[in-house]
Parts: sequence; C-alpha cells; structure tokens
Amino acid sequence: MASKLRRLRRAELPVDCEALARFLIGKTLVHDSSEGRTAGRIVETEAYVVGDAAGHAFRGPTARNRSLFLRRGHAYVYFIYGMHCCVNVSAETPGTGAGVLLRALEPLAGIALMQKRRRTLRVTDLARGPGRLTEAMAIDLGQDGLDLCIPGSLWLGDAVVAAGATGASVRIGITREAGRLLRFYERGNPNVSGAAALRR
DNA sequence: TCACTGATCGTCT
DNA sequence: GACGATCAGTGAG
Repeated sequence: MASKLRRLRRAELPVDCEALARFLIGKTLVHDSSEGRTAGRIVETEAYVVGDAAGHAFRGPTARNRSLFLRRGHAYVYFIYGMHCCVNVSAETPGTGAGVLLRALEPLAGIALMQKRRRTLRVTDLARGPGRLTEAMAIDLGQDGLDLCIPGSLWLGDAVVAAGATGASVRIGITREAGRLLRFYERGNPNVSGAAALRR
C-alpha cells in the first residue's frame, strides 16, 4: 500500500483553514524516519482560523508560532503542558497565521514501531489524540517548519480509503471561542479522540 | 465510562 | 507567575 501512496501537491490543498481541515480527513500522514516508516489515516482535525482568539497565531508572529505564517502545507509543531508536542498544517497564504491541528490517526503502516514508541499494543491508543499522534509518529520540535509538500521525511499522502461521513463539533480543550464548530472527524471511527459522544 | 488529578515546562503577561 | 490546542492513572457509578 504505502509504496503506491501519492504525495499531495500544494495546489490540491484548499487556501482556507476550515476547508483544509475538512479536506484532510481521510488523507494520509507519513513519517519516514531513521527507524522506519509510520503512516496513518487522518481521522480528526481542528481548524484554528484567521482572527480566532483560540489560535496560537492570534497575537501575531513570535519565535514559537512563526510556522503558522508559512505558505499552506508546512508543519507547525509546538510543545505543550510541559510534556507533549502537537502538529498543525499551516493553512493560508504567506504572512497569514492559521493552522489545522491534526488530532488523531488511524494507524496504517509501521504499527509495530508505533507500539514501541507508545509502549502499548492497543491500536486505538496509538494515535488517538494530538499528543499520542506525535509520539506514535515521532514528530517533535525538530520537524517544526518542514514543508509537507516537497520530497522529505514528513509528508501528506492521498487517501488510501476515501473518507466516510464527516462530523463537526466544538473543539476540545480550549476556553476561548469554545462554541465554534471547527472540529472535524470521520463519524464512528474508533480512532477519533474525545468522549464517545464526540465521535458519533 | 466518566470525572478528577498530578506531572511538567516553555511562552507570554 | 500563571496558564495551556494533553495524557495516564485512579476511583466511583
């Protein structure tokens, strides 16, 4: 399967944060690391749109968030709660800060490697949640700013299996702009994070 | 299954 | 000097 996987071209990515968040459901995230390839089907995203007080870009560019202001299709990786990393895909034109948080994957390739990194065998615990996802895929601050649309170790691939019905809900774990329906997920997929009611 | 808590530290107020 | 786009463990229902 993975050998046939086609890289997404930047031109295919919508130039709009919310549209990109929807578009990425069902697509593939691949990391070709020194330990081997891990890949997963994106089953849950959140949009942090332009002018969104909940977004890291809201107060303008800083050393930490500058990757959000790169042309769409770049990785923004940040460190949170003293122990986890999360990864976004930058979503707009150069100089405009917005991103799509990748919240959960359905593991496709390199499952044994993910199990080793996550220290658990249960497949639905490997990449179900943004911090688990980065640990399973070995994504850390070293990947911040990488272009996901050029030949490289971390990249986006086309859908292996087309996305099923997509649900929308409020975003998880935020306090500002908490009522906006900017979380998207494949309905019924057991790899989607959050309470059961948030994956129906 | 759900609710709550501690761990842990970079970033910005 | 708080406060997070979190997670694992624990205990109750």
